[in-house]
Amino acid sequence: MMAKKRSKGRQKIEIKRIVQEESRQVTFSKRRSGLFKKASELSILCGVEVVIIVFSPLGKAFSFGVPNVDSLIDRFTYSSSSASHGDGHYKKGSNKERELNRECMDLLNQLENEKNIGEKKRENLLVVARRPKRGLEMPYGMGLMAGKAWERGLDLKDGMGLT
Amino acid sequence: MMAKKRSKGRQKIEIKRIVQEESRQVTFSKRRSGLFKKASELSILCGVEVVIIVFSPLGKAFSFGVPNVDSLIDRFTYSSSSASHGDGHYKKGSNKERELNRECMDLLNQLENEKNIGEKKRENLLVVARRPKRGLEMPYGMGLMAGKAWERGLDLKDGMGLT
DNA sequence: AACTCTATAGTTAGACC
DNA sequence: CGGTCTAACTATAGAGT
Repeated sequence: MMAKKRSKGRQKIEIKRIVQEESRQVTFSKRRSGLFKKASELSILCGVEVVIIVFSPLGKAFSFGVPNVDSLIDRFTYSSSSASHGDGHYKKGSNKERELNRECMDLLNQLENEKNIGEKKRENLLVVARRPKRGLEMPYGMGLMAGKAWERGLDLKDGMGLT
Repeated sequence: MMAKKRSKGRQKIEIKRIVQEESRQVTFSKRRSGLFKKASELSILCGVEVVIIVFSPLGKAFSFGVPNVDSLIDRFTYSSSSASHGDGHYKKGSNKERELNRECMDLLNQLENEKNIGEKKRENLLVVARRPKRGLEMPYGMGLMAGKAWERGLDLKDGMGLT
């Protein structure tokens, strides 16, 4: 009897561009999810803020951010490019804001717990990304993403990124 | 004989904030490296561009980017606001509170759902929370990234085939 | 605090729906 | 595409250096 094995399990692969288009796409999808999940865990476990943006070759932008993408991008941009926040919109926010933020973080944690408890921990998790721009939205739902205004020819430059 | 076991191996942990300061720091360091490594692999395997920024509670920014952080941030920012830049950036902070509030509501709803469902379901949560905080001037770049992980065939310099 | 050591938790390649 | 399954590969918690 010996039912034929359905799978040989995970195979070792070399870390180099996957040539086969289809499997590259599959891998992209799987690993992107995995990456975002890891980011989520990092943010929860260590109480840090994280933002990830992935531009697919097709020009789609997939993003993930805790607490959210934009504010982190903004902060990064401003802080790294000089101290000229002219308008001072980084003035530490109101107390009310802080409270709300605290609450959101707590909620995120609760959600995480719920999920884990829910049953087997299988899940991928939370998050999102969204661009509060009129008419432009980039909802992200752990894998899906509809982008159009995000499209832009991808012209990659050479060079590394580990600045 | 019977050498005493040196370790019980990896233990299961809950995904929730690590209270113990020291271990939280250790975990932060380890997982940050792991996250960056995963991002690197994703970019190489799939030929995509990736940028990650992590803000530690202390305000330090750790970033990773292929091919580099800046151009991707710019592109993201640019593309997302280029279509309708009418009001000159939404990030004016005045209605942040409103947004935060709505987002918290969303979170609450999601939590509610999770509880009711109490089982696996797809979780494409859409979460967004804001956390305006004082911007800090920190140099970006790999920051204190532990370099070891990058020494294993993860050469981002070339051979990325990003075309 | 980074690095090493291990056993094990967790991710995922490949095949199929 | 996204989900499912299996088996293997890989990341890491915890402890020691």
